This record gives sequence, C-alpha cells and structure tokens, in this order.
Amino acid sequence: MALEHAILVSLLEQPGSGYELARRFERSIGYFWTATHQQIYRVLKRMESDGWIDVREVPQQARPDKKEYSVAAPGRTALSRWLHEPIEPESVRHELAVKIRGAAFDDPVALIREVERHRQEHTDRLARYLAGERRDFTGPDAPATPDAGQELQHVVLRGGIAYERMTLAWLDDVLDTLHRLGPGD
Amino acid sequence: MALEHAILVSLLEQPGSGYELARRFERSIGYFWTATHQQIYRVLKRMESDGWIDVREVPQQARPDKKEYSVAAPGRTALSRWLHEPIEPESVRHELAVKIRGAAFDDPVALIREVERHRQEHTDRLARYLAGERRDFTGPDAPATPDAGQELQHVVLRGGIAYERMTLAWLDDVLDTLHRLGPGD
DNA sequence: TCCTGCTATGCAACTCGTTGCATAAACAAG
DNA sequence: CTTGTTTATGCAACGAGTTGCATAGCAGGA
Repeated sequence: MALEHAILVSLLEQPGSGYELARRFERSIGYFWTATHQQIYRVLKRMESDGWIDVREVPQQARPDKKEYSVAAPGRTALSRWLHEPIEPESVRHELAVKIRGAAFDDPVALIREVERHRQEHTDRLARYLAGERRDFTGPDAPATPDAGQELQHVVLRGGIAYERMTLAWLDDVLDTLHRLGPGD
Repeated sequence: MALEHAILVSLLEQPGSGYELARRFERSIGYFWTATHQQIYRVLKRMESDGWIDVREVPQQARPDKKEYSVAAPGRTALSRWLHEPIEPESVRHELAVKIRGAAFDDPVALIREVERHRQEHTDRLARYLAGERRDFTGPDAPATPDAGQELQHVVLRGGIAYERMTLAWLDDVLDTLHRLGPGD
C-alpha cells in the first residue's frame, strides 16, 4: 500500500487537512497517484490512530473548521522504513488499449471519436503540467538554486510531462491506424 | 470493470482455458492489463453463469484436462455495448514516483540501486516487446498484408514499446538527478 | 428567501484485487 | 522413490478502491 506513504510525503512537504490533500491528489500528486476524498479520510483516521500523524483543529472564518494533519515521529520512521524496501516495477492498466484490440471484432471507425476525446484530455493535462513547471521550476519566479526536495519534485514532474507527450504521440499513431482501416477494410 | 472485456477480447482472438488466459495476461495482454489466475478463474465463472462464454472439457494427454472457453453470442453483444460506451482517460499509479519525492526526507542516494533495478526490469520488458514485434509484425515470418485485427494488435504493442522507451529515458533522468544530489547536498 | 456552489467531513455498501493456501495429474532429476 | 516443476483449477480471507449518500456552515445571486 502506497497511499499512506503518499500522504506522509505530501504532509511532510506541507501539513494540511483531508480536503486539502484531496485537492493535491487532483493536482500535483495526481500525475503519479490518485485517491478520492473518502479514501483519504479513511486512511487519515487509521494513520492518526496508529500515531503516524498529529491533528490540530483549526477554526476558520467564512468556512467550516478543518483538521490540520502533520507528520509525527513514528510516521517519519514508517516512511523511512518503506523507502528502503524494494517495490515491484509498476504495471499498466490501460482500458483504451483493451478497446482498441476489441475494435477488431466491432467497428474500428466508431472508436475514433473516443480516442480523440482521450487525446484532448491528455493535451489538457500536458498544458497543466507545463504551466506548473514554468510556475515552480523554470519560470522567472522559480528558485535560482533549488534544494533537493525541489529537484526531486521537478524530476517527477518531468516524468509526468514525458508520459503525456508519449501518450499524445501514441494516440496520433492510433488515430492514423483507425483511419487507415476505415476505407480499406 | 474491464477485466471481463479484456477476457472477451482475448477469447475472441483465440479460445483458451483459464490457465492459458493467465499466461497471456503475463505476456501480450500484460503491457496494458494485468490479472492473476485467481481473478481470471473467478471472472470466468461469473461470465459462464451469465451466458457470455461457453465451456468445453478438453481431455489432454501428458497433462491435466482443461476447460476451454469461447465467446457466446451474449458475450459478443456485451463487448460491443461496452465498446460504444465512453471511458475515463486512465490515471497512473506510480509507486516509484512517491518514493522519489519521499527521498527528499530521507537519503536520495539510497534510492539509486532501487531505480537501477527498475531500469533493468524495463529494459527486459522492452526487449521482450521488440522481440514480439519482430516475430509477429516486422520480421520475415510476419504477414505481408496484415488484417485489421493484426494492425490493431500492432498499434497497441507500439504503445507498450513507446511506454517502455519513455520510462527508460525518464529513469535515466532520475538517476542523473539522484547522482547530482549526492555529493553536493 | 430559496437555490446553487464551495469548503469540509464522514458512513455504509459494494466491488475489485491480492495473498495464502490446497488439490491433483504428469514428468524429470536425483 | 522421493522431490521438484509444470500444467490446471479452485476456496477463503482480507485489504484496497469506488459509489452513493448525508451533513453542515457560509457565500452569492435570482
């Protein structure tokens, strides 16, 4: 399980509430890990009862109070232990690829609009990542001499950018193939 | 859920037993979907009781009997229906990226060996995919005029190859970054 | 005033996926 | 002749992840 460790990393970078974590998982953490707010709240409960994180009730004006979590010493120890364990190289789950191979037994051309929709979504993601990179790492407001944490965040973001670029190129390949199959088949 | 649909596609390409499906999921299907044999057997049971697939007991010599499954008409209909439904663009789960960002709070250099291990695994995967591509699509024994099914299998395989190449380049970027952080930090 | 939307948290039920274990037939190696 | 490996199937228990729903404070607009 890596969700608890992803939460530890995120809280070490910046303490926050379950709600804030959920939004980070939609944004920066989203390009290598996803989680819904229900999952996050449940895991936060467990981590708190295990003593991995501390809570602080924070009253707010103009919005409901929140519980701000921060990493406690046992949480740091648990993260460190996990960092030194080997993990399995990840394996992909790509539903669209299942559909593409399945299209051989249906109408390949009917898939074009779906692939174009995915292409649009990946175009948007790439634009978001590039905007984030300019804002935090390569733009004029970025730190001139980044520390280790920023270097590591940047290299992970470059991975997200590379993934989106690769995916866009592949989706173009898929579209070419589907178009070729249209008239000739 | 796409596992049942991945199984339908695989059985349409070639009928087979649960065991054979499990091995296909380790091989060709593995670069866009994974499943263990327990999962496959359970889903096959459900698909059979739903009338999506037919079973045939096949006695074998020199090894235990097997149940060969093939797609029935309702299964084809179900697949076709699913193919015309939109799906969410996939989201990634990359544990290694969590570790890389976590390394900022531990020892970045300690991660180098783990990253190198992953690099080796992706090198092996790429070699397997390229060998499969030569065997089935670009080598001398490949069909000169591939049909739609083969074209679609090939474009999905090209996606797997592109993914592995992109990942290898990124892991090199990660290794460079970790090495840079070593002496200077 | 009511409705919508955002922040903020949570329960309950369910499905999906993993892990550990078990069985059994056949062959190959020692 | 016992042990290990490959093929082949399966159960039981657990943990991870999703979906639907509920609550509640406050803001802004119709």
